Amino acid sequence: MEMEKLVSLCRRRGFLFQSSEIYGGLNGFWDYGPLGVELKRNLKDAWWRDMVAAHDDLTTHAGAPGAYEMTGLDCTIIMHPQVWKVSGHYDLFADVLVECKESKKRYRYDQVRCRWIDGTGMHLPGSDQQYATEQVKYLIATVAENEAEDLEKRAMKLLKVRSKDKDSLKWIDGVTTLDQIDTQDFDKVFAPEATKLGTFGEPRDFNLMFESHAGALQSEDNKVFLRPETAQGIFVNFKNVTDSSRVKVPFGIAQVGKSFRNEITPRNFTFRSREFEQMEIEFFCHPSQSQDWYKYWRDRRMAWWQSLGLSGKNLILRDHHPDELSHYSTGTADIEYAFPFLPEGEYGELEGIAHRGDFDLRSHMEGKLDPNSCPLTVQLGEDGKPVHRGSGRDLTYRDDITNERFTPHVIEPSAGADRGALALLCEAYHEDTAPDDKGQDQTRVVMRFHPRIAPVKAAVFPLVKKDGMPEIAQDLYRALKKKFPAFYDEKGAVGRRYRRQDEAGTPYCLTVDGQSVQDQTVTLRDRDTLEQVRMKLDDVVEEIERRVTGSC
RNA sequence: GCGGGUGUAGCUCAAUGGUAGAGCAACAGCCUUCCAAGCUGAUGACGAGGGUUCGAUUCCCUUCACCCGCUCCA
Repeated sequence: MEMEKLVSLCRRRGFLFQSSEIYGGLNGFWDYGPLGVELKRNLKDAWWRDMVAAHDDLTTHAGAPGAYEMTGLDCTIIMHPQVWKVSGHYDLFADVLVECKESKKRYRYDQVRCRWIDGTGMHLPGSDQQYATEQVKYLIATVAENEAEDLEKRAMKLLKVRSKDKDSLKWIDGVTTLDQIDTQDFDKVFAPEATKLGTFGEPRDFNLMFESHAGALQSEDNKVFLRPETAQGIFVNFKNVTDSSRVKVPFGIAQVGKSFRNEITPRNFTFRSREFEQMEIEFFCHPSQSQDWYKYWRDRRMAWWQSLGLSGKNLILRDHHPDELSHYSTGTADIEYAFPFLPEGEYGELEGIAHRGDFDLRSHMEGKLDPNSCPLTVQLGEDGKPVHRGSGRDLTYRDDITNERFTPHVIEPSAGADRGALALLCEAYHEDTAPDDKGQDQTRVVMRFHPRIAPVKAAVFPLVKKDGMPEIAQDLYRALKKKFPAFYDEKGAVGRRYRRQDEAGTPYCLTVDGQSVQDQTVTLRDRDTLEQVRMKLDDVVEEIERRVTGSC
């Protein structure tokens, strides 16, 4: 399937529009149209219903280590700035990058390694004949793994030194990082993939967090951030939830909401948007049981996506390799979908299920933890104080029965609602060809949504617009519309009306014909098989309701 | 953010330095008894801003968006 066709259909039928389109659009922002909003709502509702509302905390769910409670939360998009400093987002998102004007490569400012070298008496860079008569020095830069070797190689290239004379290289001081160098000296830098000196531009901030100000006057003091994930709101409310709701470990807190990341290059339709919606669970459990819960959530979440129709080989569960994991995590798996815009054999993330240990609760107690420390310790600045102070609140949990006090471990199934909706759209798109009544092959586009997430559940047509058929059809339409989204259409050929519903992904069409007027029956047409069955008018609402309700 | 490409109606595609055409869709009627394109009618577009010009959709500049490749993706 070509992505272009899906994008075009989404626009044509009102699933997705570009944000602010009449003003030329805004890169990385998308609006859901009349059909799209129903699709996304159905996805989020199914998630909330299956994970929270319809969850049964008295019996043990199939595959679970035990019974558990689930509860919800809806917290603000803007939180205390300290939340993001302690969580590590503030430091990680505020990358400073330098760009090489020659090679067009961009590097992390603090990750470019470099070393001064004395060029006095050597070849002048860019010249075969001339030698440096005055005192000169250059800064050789590298990002290579084999740092010492690469520095030497680059220095020899710059100064035209043969390998047999490499001992004549006169290094000054040791290896340092580019951010320690005065930008005044950037004209002496030999960038990693450049052929001449001084190709680095000024270092620039690439801040991936959206900023705003709480209060009408803008200053550094009241700077706030739009959340880049919903999870932190759950962690900082952990104590509120346990204090107010009588939930007992193990339990989970679920939240659906918008998050924001100022992506450098939003691309691939809605896949990487700057404003997007997440469906996240933070599941709190005893450290000794966390492995079992991790496996449970990993498998359950995979089964859930499959239950919505992503059941083919387009959906995979990929365990991260041990070397991909943070050392405090004992497991992370991605549920990935083979989006059509990705190269053959590649998959894009729909949901990540991460074992996060006690990293987050501890961070919000003690302060920002150094992710590279083992065991984890608070990251300290040069003054010996925490880089970012925690809340100081006690976020440990006391088991009422055993009296044990511990910091719960966290399993985090974090799903993308927009990516989910996009995957459902991709999966649903089908084309088939059938000859029309003139024998000409016609292409039919049909969106084969699982009935549970289909934007419109049923359409009602009088076969022709006379002989009492519209009246019966309209009554049926009103009855259906009370329960779920439905369409009524009485115009034109009935075949065209069917096709129109196929493109919207409506699973069932009900047609009132001459016989309906006689015996109060209608035909029910299935979108995928095109088969029709006749049924009693009085049974229709219940039958459709039965077919479009599901759970996992 | 860089390089390359693209931008005319909802869609597909024309033409033009001087009133922008068509097919399909959508809409209103008519006709129609089960899988779209029978008939009639009305509606609808040069991405945005600026410049050159008597006159710009066309030439030039800027900008925005989309596609491809880099880069980025905690």
